[in-house]
Amino acid sequence: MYTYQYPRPALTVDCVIFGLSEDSLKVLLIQRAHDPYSGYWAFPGGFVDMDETTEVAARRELAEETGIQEMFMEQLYTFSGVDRDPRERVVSVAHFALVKLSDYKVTAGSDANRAEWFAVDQVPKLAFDHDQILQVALARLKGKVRYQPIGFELLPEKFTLGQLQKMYEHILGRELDKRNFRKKILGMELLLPLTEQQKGVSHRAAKLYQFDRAKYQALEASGFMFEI
Amino acid sequence: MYTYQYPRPALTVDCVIFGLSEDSLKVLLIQRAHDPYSGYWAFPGGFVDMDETTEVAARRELAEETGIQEMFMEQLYTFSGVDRDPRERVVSVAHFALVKLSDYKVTAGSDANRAEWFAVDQVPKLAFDHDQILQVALARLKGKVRYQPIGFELLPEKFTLGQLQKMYEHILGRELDKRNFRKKILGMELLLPLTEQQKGVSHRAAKLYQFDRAKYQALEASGFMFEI
DNA sequence: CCAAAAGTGTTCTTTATACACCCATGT
DNA sequence: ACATGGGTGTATAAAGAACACTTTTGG
Repeated sequence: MYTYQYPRPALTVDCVIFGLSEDSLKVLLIQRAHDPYSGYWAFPGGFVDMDETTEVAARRELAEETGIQEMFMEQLYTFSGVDRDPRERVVSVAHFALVKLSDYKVTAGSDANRAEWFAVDQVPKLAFDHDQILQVALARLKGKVRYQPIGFELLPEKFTLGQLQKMYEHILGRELDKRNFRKKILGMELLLPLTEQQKGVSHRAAKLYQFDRAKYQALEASGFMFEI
Repeated sequence: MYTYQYPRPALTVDCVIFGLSEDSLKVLLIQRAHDPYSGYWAFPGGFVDMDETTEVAARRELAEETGIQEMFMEQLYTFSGVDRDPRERVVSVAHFALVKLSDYKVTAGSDANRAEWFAVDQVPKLAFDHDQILQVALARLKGKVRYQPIGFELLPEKFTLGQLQKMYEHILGRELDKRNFRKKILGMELLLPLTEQQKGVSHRAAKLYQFDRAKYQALEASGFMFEI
């Protein structure tokens, strides 16, 4: 038991994890097995321990609940509505994360802790204030993806320009012109063209590319701004 | 006394308040009267009560410590470093605020609670991790001022184009071309020209303008993007 | 031979940048 | 009369937007 002179809110983290399938942008949800909101879906999360930052806590919870590790993650926003949890005062630091969906099978999941990927436009009513958290996360992703090369975190290491373009189209919610897109992205000279080609597709095989992180970091340090 | 099954970090807010003087961008600091960091300067802040959100807490603390009310404020970032406070675990939700400096005299301040405006490039070594908080706040301000019309929050209701341009120059840290600046800002048609003119200056009096908030909100709703 | 995505340039429009002089006012 | 900032337009360069056909591959 721990005693304090003044009352303290509980401190938790929640994680909005985005992944990209062939036909849509997805988020990972966990179905709650207990009240409150038993049966509702919610973002994975949990309490912050005394010896870890919120980001460390978010990564730990994510590894525990989904097995996902080493993904791109950043702090999203801190939700502190007084009644966001009906049991007691809980302040939650939400994080948002991007993963290469190809690396993680859809967790079949134990009965007590079912995890599932949902297309972002087919997410059901969520537990607590998680609907609001999702809105904030989507807005952040849309705003950020155009000015920082974080979209690559959603794709496999080697990808085609078609996949890259589709990723932006799914996130931004509008179509892009193929020739203009290629001109722009190749003009930045941040994609390493590989000799390798796409395999097993029933149409002309596309060239594979890799994002050149080292080059980006060098350019960024000298004032270069990524932009799509 | 309040007892919990597991230990909880204390939850606080800190406020980075920016103001604009004629010759520089300033932040409001408070000199600490007690250990730890006695004598050091720090951002105003304090504990979050159980019946208020962090933003409400930040506004309350700010009113208590400085008398400033009703300013633009938004959440900045949550700092959760395990050793950021040497006494115990404290997680702080930092906010950043913009005020019309003209509305607030530099608080002379009681001895126990001296408040003072510092030019952002002349801030001394601060208490706790507040140096880091300041860096994050400055980066946010620079990033945001170009794409959202928040800079007006730093100016009086009625301002000249010269003041407006100087504000951007101070925040962005570089000079702007006068004619191009005017072309762009007037082209957005978000400034209401007043019949009134500047007074008491020893040179040609400039026309005064007002930011048209209502028009901006209408335009924003239909997809318009502010940009300097 | 058909379907499906890959790959490729040019024109036009819009936006950004660079730049210099006269004007009004107070001291 | 001079110092100070206010106010104004044009030309050039760069970036963005619109647009259609040929190629390769598997079925």
